[in-house]
Amino acid sequence: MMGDRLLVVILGPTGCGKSDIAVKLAQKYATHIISADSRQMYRDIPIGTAAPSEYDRSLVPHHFVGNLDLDSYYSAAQYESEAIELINKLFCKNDLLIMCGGSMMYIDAVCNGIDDIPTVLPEVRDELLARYNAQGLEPLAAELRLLDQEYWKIVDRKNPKRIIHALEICYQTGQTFTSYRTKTKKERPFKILKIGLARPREELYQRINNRVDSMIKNGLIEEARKVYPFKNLNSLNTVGYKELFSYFDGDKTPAGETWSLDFAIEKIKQNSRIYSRKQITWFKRDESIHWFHPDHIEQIEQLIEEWKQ
RNA sequence: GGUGCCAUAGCUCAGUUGGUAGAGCAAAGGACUGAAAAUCCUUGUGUCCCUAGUUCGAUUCUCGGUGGCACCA
Repeated sequence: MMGDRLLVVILGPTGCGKSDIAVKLAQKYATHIISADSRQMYRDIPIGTAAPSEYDRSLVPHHFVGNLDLDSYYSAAQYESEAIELINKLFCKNDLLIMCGGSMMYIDAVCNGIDDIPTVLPEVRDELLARYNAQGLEPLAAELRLLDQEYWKIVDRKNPKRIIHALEICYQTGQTFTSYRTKTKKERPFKILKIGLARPREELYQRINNRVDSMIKNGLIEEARKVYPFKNLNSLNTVGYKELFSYFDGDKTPAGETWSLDFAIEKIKQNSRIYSRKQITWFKRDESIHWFHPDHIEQIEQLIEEWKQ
């Protein structure tokens, strides 16, 4: 019985048309969509995150969309456990579920699992961040080198987030970060079919640019103004908002000019394009992904039918 | 019309006391295990505007041309 259950994962770079395909497939199979998008989860920023519309949500039940407050702490590990729990529950009534999103690590957490590493206590993180702000990365890196030699060999030594997190775990648990990194792949009690959506670069960029323009028309600036007071929250360290915050703040460009609205909009487009490239880079190395152009939905449906057997 | 300044990477510019050149931004490639739309790393050959001259050698100096900017008529 278990082997009959199928999770179809629709993934790809931002703006490639994942949502449309996911809704069509979910309608066809009368099933649910489990969003795998780390920013659409926040309820106050639907426009800039291109969250599914009310209409789409009336057609198909969506999960993990608009379910968090901006100040909620969240992580890929949390997503793993919540998503797996939900998936198992939904599989009681449906043989096929659709997962749709572009958050690489979230998808990976569900498909392969991530290691059981303790959640960092806020006071530990605050302390290390304070030290980082005061002293810079060097002393922290030197400490990590002593505390976890194995990880030091492979860590991205100039990346503050990596160094700091490893140190957090060392301090909080008294054990090395390495000891938690087993990198074992978890087996799931269902089949997983990954569908990647790809478009030629020019086409993708054109869609991204157009989508940013329509976000602006649909009220992105007002949305950003509303959440501006909370601009330092991690949830708002997000393409579409950080650029508008720079505009609101009157920041200076590298050329020494004040950020104009047009400049901010261009930056949103540019950063969205860069983000899409990072997604493509990540997905490239996953050989289990079956790639299609979004226009060829009949090929996708055919593959799903084969996998349903 | 005259005079002066400028012309170098996709863009803004630096530089070469004459030995064919380098920054920032853009762009591309990559990494990625509890902040991931985050964070970090790597990558710079281009008729140095065109023609002629001086020179062993010119992107650099000189004459002329073209284009731009400024000032004077």
